[in-house]
Amino acid sequence: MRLSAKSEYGLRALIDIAGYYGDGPVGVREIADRQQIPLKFLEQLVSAMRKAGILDSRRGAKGGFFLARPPEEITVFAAVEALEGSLSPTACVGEGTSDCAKSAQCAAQDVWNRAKVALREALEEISLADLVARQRRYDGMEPPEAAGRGSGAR
Amino acid sequence: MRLSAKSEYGLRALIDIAGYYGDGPVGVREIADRQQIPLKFLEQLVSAMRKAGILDSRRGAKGGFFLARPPEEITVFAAVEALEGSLSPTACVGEGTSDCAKSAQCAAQDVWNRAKVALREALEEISLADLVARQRRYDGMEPPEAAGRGSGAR
DNA sequence: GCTATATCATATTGGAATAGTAGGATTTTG
DNA sequence: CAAAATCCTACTATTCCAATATGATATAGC
Repeated sequence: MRLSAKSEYGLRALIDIAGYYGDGPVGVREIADRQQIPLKFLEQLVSAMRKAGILDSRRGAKGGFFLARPPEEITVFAAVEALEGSLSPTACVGEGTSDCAKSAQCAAQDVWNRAKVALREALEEISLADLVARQRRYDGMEPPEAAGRGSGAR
Repeated sequence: MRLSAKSEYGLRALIDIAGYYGDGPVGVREIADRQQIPLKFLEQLVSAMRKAGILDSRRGAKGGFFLARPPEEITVFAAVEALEGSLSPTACVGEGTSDCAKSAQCAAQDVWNRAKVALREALEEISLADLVARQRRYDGMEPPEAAGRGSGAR
């Protein structure tokens, strides 16, 4: 039962971007450096979140990514869904097709549905604003190292 | 975010076995036929559940598998954990090693921990006894087809 | 004891998904 | 125009999953 590295990287990147909310776009290269994420891989992740309406971008020099909405309105669930595609725990409980013939009469399937709902609710009640606040608290506890823009979440 | 087919098959098999609780061992071949699960694959699944203490077995002719404990005491969580190994949603939040250096100061990691707990709690509150009862209710609604031992969950 | 019927253990394989790379087209700043 | 950035698509290596194969070990019944 695992999320892919996309979620792990993608959420870190999103928290990073959210930390500069209101300050103009953040470049992918910056994020990749700070968060230790492969540059070209990260490009795909922010692109997916942009297409999902979570991020917006400005192209060209001095361009980059920024939140499309205030951080209070962006949930972790939205991000994970954008990155992973779907949160269905098994093939037999999805948005689309079910390959199981007796799906309406399968006790096991009820289990997967409940798991899916539980996960969704847990991820929906966490907003990006929560995470930025928490990350700042963590960072405040660190011995200050670099001067610049570094949030240094890693 | 998906569980593998192991959980899907494994839970169906477990519900099947639980349906004969008290009646002596159930053979893997029977289960495979009723539940439409590849025989040798199923062998691996019940073996994992046996090693986890959920099932017990009798070898040799007339052998098979049976619940090691009453169905009320077996949770779906225990089964899924036995089948999948771990329910950690990402590499950075596991029982064992974390590959992330600043794990104690990462807001993203808190998210994965909460997701893990939510999933665990949802799966822990469902017992095998619940599922057997529910499956019987489903089966009772079906047009009766075969006479034999068939529970026919599929 | 012998045989049929099981579980038990381990290795191997094909295919799909994941994680990451590569190259270049397009857009914007200065 | 040049540099810096996003954007887009294809490719590749690796890992993981699902399934299969083979045989060893144990038990029931005759």
